[in-house]
Amino acid sequence: MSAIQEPNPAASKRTRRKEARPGELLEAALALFVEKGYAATRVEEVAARAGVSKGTLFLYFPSKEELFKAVVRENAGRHVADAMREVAGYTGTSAELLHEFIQRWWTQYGGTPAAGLTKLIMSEAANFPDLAQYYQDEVVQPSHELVRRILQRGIARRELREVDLNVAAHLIVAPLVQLVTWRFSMAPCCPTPLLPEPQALLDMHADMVVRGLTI
Amino acid sequence: MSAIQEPNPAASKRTRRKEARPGELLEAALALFVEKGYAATRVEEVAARAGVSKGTLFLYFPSKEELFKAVVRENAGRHVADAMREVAGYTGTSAELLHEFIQRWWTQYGGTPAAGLTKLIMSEAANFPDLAQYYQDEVVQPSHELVRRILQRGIARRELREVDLNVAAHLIVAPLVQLVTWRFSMAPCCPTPLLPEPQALLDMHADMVVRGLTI
Amino acid sequence: MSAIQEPNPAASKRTRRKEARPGELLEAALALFVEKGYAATRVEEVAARAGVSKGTLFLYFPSKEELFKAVVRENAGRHVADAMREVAGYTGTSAELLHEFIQRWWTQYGGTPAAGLTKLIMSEAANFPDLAQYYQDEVVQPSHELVRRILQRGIARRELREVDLNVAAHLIVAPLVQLVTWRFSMAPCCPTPLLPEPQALLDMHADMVVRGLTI
Amino acid sequence: MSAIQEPNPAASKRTRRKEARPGELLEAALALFVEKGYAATRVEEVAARAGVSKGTLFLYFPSKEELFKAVVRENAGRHVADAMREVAGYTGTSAELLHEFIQRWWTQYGGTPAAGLTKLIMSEAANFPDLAQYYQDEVVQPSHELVRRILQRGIARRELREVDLNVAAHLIVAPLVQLVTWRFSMAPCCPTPLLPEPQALLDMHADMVVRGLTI
DNA sequence: TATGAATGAGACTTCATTCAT
DNA sequence: TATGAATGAAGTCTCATTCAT
Repeated sequence: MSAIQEPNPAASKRTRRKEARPGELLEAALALFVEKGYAATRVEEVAARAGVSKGTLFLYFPSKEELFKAVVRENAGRHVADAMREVAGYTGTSAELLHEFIQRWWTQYGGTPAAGLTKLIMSEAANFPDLAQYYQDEVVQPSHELVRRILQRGIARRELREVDLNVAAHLIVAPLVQLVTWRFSMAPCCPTPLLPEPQALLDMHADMVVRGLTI
Repeated sequence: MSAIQEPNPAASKRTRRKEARPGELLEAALALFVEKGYAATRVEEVAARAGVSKGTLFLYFPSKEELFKAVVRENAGRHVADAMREVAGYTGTSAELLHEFIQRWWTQYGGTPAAGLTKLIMSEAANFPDLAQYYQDEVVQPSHELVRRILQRGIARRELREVDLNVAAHLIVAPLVQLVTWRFSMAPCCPTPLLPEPQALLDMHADMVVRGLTI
Repeated sequence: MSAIQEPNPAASKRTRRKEARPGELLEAALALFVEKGYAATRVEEVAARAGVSKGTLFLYFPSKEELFKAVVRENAGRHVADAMREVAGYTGTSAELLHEFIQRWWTQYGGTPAAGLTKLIMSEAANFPDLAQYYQDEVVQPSHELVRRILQRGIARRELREVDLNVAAHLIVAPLVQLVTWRFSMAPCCPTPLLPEPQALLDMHADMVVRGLTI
Repeated sequence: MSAIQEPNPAASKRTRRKEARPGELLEAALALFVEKGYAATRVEEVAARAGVSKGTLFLYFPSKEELFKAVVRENAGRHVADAMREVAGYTGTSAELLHEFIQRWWTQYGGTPAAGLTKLIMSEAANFPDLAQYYQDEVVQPSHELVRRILQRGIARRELREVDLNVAAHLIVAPLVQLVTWRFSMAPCCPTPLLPEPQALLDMHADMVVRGLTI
């Protein structure tokens, strides 16, 4: 930010490195935990991928488990709150809003590395129930709540028919979750023939949802 | 011996056990691998859950990895072939067929313990790429092919509009996969408020799909 | 021997088998212990080679260790006593006697499967010190004593020069022991080019010994 | 740094250890493998004897088997090549040369801890045939070749009678091998009465060989 | 702060031994 | 007497964690 006049130019690289360390480690850890699972990921690999030694990792995180928890906390949804505000002030049609929501979900989460978190939580929920709960509270419930509000708004505006908000929310979210789960599990290891482009899938999903709920 | 009516009248408890053991171990292993993942599951736990000692497991499976592979092979889809045949001879409307398909999927796979396999493969794909490929070939592709045929039949009968078969198939399957993934990951560890009943979800899903594709 | 009129012909085969069992097991055990060593030999292999099941072995020998001890005791020298008597009554020259001794050693021990015992004891002495002691007392010392007597007889008859009996005995025995050690260690696994025939080696050894001691 | 005279002045205890570790482990492993055999030696014992923990051993050798192979390779004959050169330039009589050879064999190999390798290979040949072959190629054959050259030189100089070089070489080597085999098998566990001093045995052996081959 | 050698608890696997049949 | 399924102690090897430098 106001780093224009650096007070101590000599120390800058070192200092910046030092401050960046946890982030680099978290990034490396996310990628590896997602790819191989918690147990099969060795801390030494994480350290190596972040460009430091094994010992250094333990200067920033007291244990492998704490590293894992930090990975989850660090990547668990900040976006929902933003989206929630936008819905409140949205003026377009529900069809547009649903398309918009699905598109934004992809550009801001589903298409980013952070989306690996979804697969990670699915895989490790039983081994880290408190984290699963945390993810549920911080990500899943808010997301569903967001979708429910979109639907409720549509119903109130007589654009959408009356449906069980909760069930519908699950059905709207499911293909999105499924898309990232696939992206981080099967896709990297066995090239699927006929795998649709994400964009095509998202577009048709939005279209189907609108058709299924309209009137 | 009067073994005519009872093939194994003298079959000792031991002998009968011997025949039942692999199945019991596979069942126990499926449950634990699904719950905790491959790495976090100790063979001793599997053995204990099957009611035998550590050593006994190794009489039937030469290693933990082979046990895992056997679990996958044993549970990978037999149902798809049956369903394929039924579609070929189906006489009802496409709407009915889609409802039927979704319902059957749940009673024959999604609602059974074998469905844990889906979550297991998602979690371990990167660590066992050959198994992931096997699952892809034996389960995923046939399932998608089945759905594509249902859709094609509907289009040919002018009941369904023309859509990209492949994309639509993915969208139809996604909530089903998502349902079992959830059932074996989050559901057992953190009771979700507002979690819909599977039946309600499946019904609405079938309804939405039909609405989304009709005309 | 006096088995001519068999009292119970029906039971004969079974009975004979039963009585032969320990011998068959000991034979199998000797071969395997010699080949692979005590620790690397599995009791199941011994049983299989003797044509019985693992459990049966334990009907005859209470443990693997007792089986091993029985193998050693069973094969440890009966021949030395015979030879000792013959030396006492021998009337030929010392040169003839030495040739005779070396030749008989080969036909009665060195060339037989029992010679594997020598290699076995060498290999396992430290793990079974009491057996090593037993072998020392029952085989090694009597053998050396036998050779010393042969030498002493030759010196008394002025056929051989006066030498340290003990040292000479060791030098006479060493190539014999070495011959069987080789036969049961290197020979079976890596075909030695230029390996002399045992007979050629024994002949030259006897010749060298006689030349080295005569006058 | 004033590192000119002392290359590693600040070489920490740890660093110096790091360099010494493999050697210490190999030394410990040689002793234990020789004493107890490969299978009966536990890696933890090796580590303990080298003053480190179990895990440390695996930092330097990837498995017990690789440790064993390293032990063999590390101790397999460097001396033969030296001796070969000396024979080529030797100017004394064959009697002197044979005495010299036997004496040197003892001071440079037979009397050192490395001689345990001979017993080790004898014991484990069948379980590690490739190592046995290696030993045969690197140690046995060169040694025999060396002795054959000594004999051939003697025959050419008309000091020794014409004999089968190969058989004679085996007879010359046999008591040496036997001496070290005994030293590492029976000797440590059951004190042999009348066991000759190595020096006495070697002297008489050289004397006997010279007498047996002269003219 | 960073390193990497060292540790040791814990996992997989083997195999001598038991025992119901 | 004979079998072979079952057991569990013991061994090899891995890897999170510590700590001297």
